Amino acid sequence: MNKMLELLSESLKSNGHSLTKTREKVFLALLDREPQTMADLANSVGGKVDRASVYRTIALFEKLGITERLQIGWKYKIELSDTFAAHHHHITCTNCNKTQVFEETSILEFELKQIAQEAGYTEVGHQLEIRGLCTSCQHKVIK
Amino acid sequence: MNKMLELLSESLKSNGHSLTKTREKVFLALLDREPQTMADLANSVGGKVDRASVYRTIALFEKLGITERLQIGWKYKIELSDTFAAHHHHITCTNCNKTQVFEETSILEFELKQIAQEAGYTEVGHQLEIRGLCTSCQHKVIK
DNA sequence: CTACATGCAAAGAGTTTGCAGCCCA
DNA sequence: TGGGCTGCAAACTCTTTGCATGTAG
Repeated sequence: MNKMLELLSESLKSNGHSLTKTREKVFLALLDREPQTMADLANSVGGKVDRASVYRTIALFEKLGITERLQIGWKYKIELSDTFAAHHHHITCTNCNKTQVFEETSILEFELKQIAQEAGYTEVGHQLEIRGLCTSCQHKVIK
Repeated sequence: MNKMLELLSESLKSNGHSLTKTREKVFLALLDREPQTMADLANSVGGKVDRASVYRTIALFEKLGITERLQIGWKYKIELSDTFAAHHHHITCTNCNKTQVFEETSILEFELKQIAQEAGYTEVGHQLEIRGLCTSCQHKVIK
């Protein structure tokens, strides 16, 4: 836990930024949580932090690779990047919207690197979302 | 070309909607084009169509599976779905934002089905975006 | 003809910016 | 102490909605 904050501090400082109270609060609001929308995040940050600061903080975090923006269904959400959580992706039920996490296989990982390379790119990361019907919705009539 | 419009008409009518001039214009503005933001789209639609109508049209198209919304870099963009274009994904340069298309390999396709199945889901579709540095940006200093 | 679609205008979200005062290194 | 941060408020952009009118089938 403290280790996470150290990692954060390091990441900030090595890029010429400081670890402020606001940034710490935003970071903690993301730690061990499901991906959140900006609105969620603004709420879950303990001790009022202005929305504008949340936006500014997330913009910075993204630039430094501390957080990632991902598409779940319709709107985007924010979550900590792989440095602070195991690398994973999401599978979402198109009917009930339930989201579940899955780890990436090494085959998949290899394939993606391969594709990037063939296109002449150096892979930095990727975002993957699988959409499908979950176990319980497979037996339901889709509205 | 006319074939595409027929497909569109069919898709609309089989769901109780009609093929209007506005819908045709929006559709044509998407055909054989790169993914576009809503703003792009509102502009590229020939003959003024109200932004509100563009939004309503896209909402309908998405519900019918005619278009897809995808995340490219920071903002989402719209493109025609696989019915109207070959199945593909995008690789985006994190520095200059250049986007390039790549076809999916069968290994990748298989892997994704596999993962969904293991999670107990019936795969419906997926969205994948690779981020990396393109050839020319690999030799530049990142701002 | 009639129900659905569209344009217009206005309301609501979501996001960004300028600036004065505050806080971290 | 000084430059970077933050809160506040206002400006903007993006998206949705209500309503009167137009139009496809």
